[in-house]
Order: sequence, then C-alpha cells, then structure tokens
Amino acid sequence: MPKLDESLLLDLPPFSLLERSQIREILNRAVSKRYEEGTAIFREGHDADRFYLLLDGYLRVVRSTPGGDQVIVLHISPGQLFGIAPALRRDTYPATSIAAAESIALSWPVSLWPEFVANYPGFATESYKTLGERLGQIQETLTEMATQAVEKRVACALLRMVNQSGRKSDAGIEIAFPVTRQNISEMTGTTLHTVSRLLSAWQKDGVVSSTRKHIVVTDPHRLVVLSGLQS
DNA sequence: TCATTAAGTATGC
DNA sequence: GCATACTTAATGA
Repeated sequence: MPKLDESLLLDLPPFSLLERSQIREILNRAVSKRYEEGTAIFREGHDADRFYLLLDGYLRVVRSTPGGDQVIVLHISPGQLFGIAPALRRDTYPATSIAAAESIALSWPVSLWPEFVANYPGFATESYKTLGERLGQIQETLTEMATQAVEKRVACALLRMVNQSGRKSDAGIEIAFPVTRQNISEMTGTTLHTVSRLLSAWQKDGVVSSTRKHIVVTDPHRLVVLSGLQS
C-alpha cells in the first residue's frame, strides 16, 4: 500500500480544522483501496462495518427496487465522506455505492466513529452538513421527478453531473466520469430509449456532444433553458 | 407525452 | 466476434 501523505486531507472540510499530528493519526488508521469502474464499495443492507472518504474518482449511489431495476440516488465526488451509516445511527448501509470511474477511497472501522466525533473539531458538524446537503438534493430531485416532464428531468440530471464533475474542454464542459444512457434513465425515471432520443436531438441542436459513455455539454446555457430553471 | 417492442448499427475488448 | 452501447421507427396507452 502506498504511503499516505498528510496533504491528502489537509484541505478537506471534515479535517480542515485539525492539527497536522491529528491528520497523521487519522491517516495511520485509514485503509486505502482502489476500485475498478463498476465495482461495489459496499452494498445496500449489508453490515456497515466501515465509513469512507472518496479521494479520487466518482461513485454512483444506487438503490434497487423490488422489481430489480435500480435507481441512481446521487453521485459522490472526491473529498466527500460516504457510507457514514453511524451518523444516521444505522448498522446497515442504506444504499449501494458503485465506482462510476476508477476510484480511490480511504476507510475506517465504524468503531472509530465516536472517537472521531469526540476528538476532531469540525468533523461532526461537517458530516451532518454533508448529510443535510444530500437530503436536500434528494428532495429536490424527488419533487422534480413528480412535477417535471421527462425532457426537463434529463436536462437537470445532466446539469447536476456537470456542476459536480464538469471539466472545461475545448468543445465545452465535459462530465468527468463515464455515463451511459441507461445510467441517465436510472437517474430520471425514464427509459434509455427516451434518453437516447433526447441526446440525439440535443446533439443535432448543438447543445451536447456525446460518444459512448462520454458527454460534453457544448451549450450549457441552452441546457439550463431546457431544464426550465431560472438563473 | 412517453413507454414498449423490435430491429437495427457502432464500438471496444 | 461477441457483448455492450447506442439509434431509430412503429405502435399504442
């Protein structure tokens, strides 16, 4: 395993108030692991034995319906805590986390959670802040799903991915991890066919440019207009 | 307006 | 060359 550098955590919100020595302690007790694209870090319903911090890559947080289709609840970007079941007073994970791209995460046993909360200033408040933000985001997409037409939902989903992971490229802003039409349909409660048709139409209009598993938003403003949000 | 069915092409290991 | 990703048209709720 590679030696972990303190600078990995120094600027991340859950740890930004800590002394170097405390960060050293935290790193010394962390396990670092690499996950191939498509691999599960943990699965819904399983014993929550560890909590995690994403260092690099992107994750899909997924729940499965009784019918067997899956729903993408949200994405995790680098620097975020995840799998923090102890903060929810749960002993099982509420959802499955899948590496959307090759990813690297640190993890600690849940038995250390109370100690982190007690000893590290800012850790608890930051954790609950992340949870609050996620809840807010989920509620937002929920009302969006219930009230907006498919076209707007797909536009919003693209914008969310762009806002979370967008990188400027020559052609526009690209989503930094692989996404399929199937994935987008799982985020928006529609079918991959409808997503394919929408992306084809938007490509013809110069709003997006996509190849397999790769999407560039070439005209973000037009997409915002399509999403029906004001700005 | 959108899902479903169906039948195709394109892409990458 | 096979599985996976993607496209498109037709039909009907």
